[in-house]
Amino acid sequence: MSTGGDETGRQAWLRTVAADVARLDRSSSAERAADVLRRSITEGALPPGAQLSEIELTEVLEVSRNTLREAFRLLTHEGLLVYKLHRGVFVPELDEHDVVDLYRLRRVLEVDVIRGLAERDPELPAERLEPLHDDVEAAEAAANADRWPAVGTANMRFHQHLIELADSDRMNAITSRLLAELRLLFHVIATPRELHEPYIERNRGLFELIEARKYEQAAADLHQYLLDSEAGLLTAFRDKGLRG
Amino acid sequence: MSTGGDETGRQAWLRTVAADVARLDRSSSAERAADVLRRSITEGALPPGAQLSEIELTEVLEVSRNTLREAFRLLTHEGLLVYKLHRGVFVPELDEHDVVDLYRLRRVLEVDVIRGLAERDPELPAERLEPLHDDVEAAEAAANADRWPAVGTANMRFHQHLIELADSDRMNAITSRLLAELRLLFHVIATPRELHEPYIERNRGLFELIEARKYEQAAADLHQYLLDSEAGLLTAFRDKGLRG
DNA sequence: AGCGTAGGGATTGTTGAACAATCCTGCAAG
DNA sequence: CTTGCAGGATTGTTCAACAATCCCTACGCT
Repeated sequence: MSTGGDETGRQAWLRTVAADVARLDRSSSAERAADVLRRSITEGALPPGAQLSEIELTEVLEVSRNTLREAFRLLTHEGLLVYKLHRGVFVPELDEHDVVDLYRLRRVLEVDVIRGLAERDPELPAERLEPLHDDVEAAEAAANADRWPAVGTANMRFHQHLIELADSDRMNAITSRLLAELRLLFHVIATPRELHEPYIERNRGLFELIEARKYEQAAADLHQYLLDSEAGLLTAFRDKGLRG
Repeated sequence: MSTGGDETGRQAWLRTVAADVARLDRSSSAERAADVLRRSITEGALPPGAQLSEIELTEVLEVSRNTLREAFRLLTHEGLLVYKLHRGVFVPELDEHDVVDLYRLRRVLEVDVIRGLAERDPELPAERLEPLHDDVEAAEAAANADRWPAVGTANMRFHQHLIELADSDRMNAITSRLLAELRLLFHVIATPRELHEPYIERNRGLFELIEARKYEQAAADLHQYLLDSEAGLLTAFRDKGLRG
């Protein structure tokens, strides 16, 4: 935080600037358009099943059709859009089958990450757990303020940060996509509170187990946690199916 | 094999035709261009590090620049190309770190698929194992003919078919990408024989264990199999690094 | 009335040319 | 040896147009 520069401080500053620069002038138009659309989708403004018209969006986003189509491709890769040949792009409508598929992968990856921590315990500095802790507290704060979508977001980030402990770029990318698809599923649920509330406490329990290095216990808990979460989502989904 | 039509024979024929039709008139230009490039990359014609010039490829592939760029995006999502802003697209150069990352994921997924088979044993008809058997024999035949790249391909297909036993679209997609990236790594190895030969026999052993429904044994074998394969690839890679 | 079918309008797929922005190279100056 | 500045080449993006395909409606037939 000092203005003068010891070596480590200066390098940290340089890294920060480099990150900012990279963020500003990255692929630009196409990715900027993708950012806006990603937000609209994950926040529910564009519900599952909605079609994205090209001419409409070129006007709103102020990009050319070709650039917009590049943005579509980016989001398609993230699972937030699907292409139907000669018909356009749509926000995907996921079903129970997708819930089962997504949770199977989540269980495999997340549980393995926890178990993997045991093998490299000494290497893991305590700071690495800070993001998890922040997410736990953010979820609790959002719950106290009755902001349930924010609880869901904090919950997502908790699991993303959990995966990041494995230091695997590919696991991070896969998880990012899985959680984005999960967000799509949440939007068909009418009662986010019942869906997210139980896991605020369980996230804290999980965090404390990891902090205490009780990895085997944490892995077992997380496994059951994800089974319960899947079951809850499935029932909520079927209720929705009966009503709609 | 008969010309006349019992019901199952006729339906199989219809499915084949439908698949061909779907293959022909799908997204077309962009995907057709991507197909050609994918082949060139996985077969080594475009080595890691190579840059793909837009104007050159528009002439060769006979598509417009915009369409070509859509093909680039598709292949980027498969991990076969990387974008560098304002510099172009390149065939990625993977290193030891990527080997470790890729194999960690392979172990997690493939071993879990095997273990998962135990829980749904009765549902799994014997026909589901035929693709695996074909791949084993294809690898052995290719080895007898000294066609080692073909051995590598059959080996890849074996593992892809293994994952398909889990009936998870997302696992299939992830694996497809992992194996494509692995192919990129093989191209920097000078001696494909030493790399692939040991696993012909081990694939057969694995297949027989699965066929005999000894899933726990199969999972343990596969785990060690992948550890050995990773180690072999790493040493081959380091040798290459010393020579180059 | 019910059903298959042809037309019309709207949307997507693809092209080609053009311009702006950026990178790389080489060279000159300090 | 580093720094700064052209010049040329390549990528990023836009625009306008045309072709191909899909959806919907209206028509004609039985």
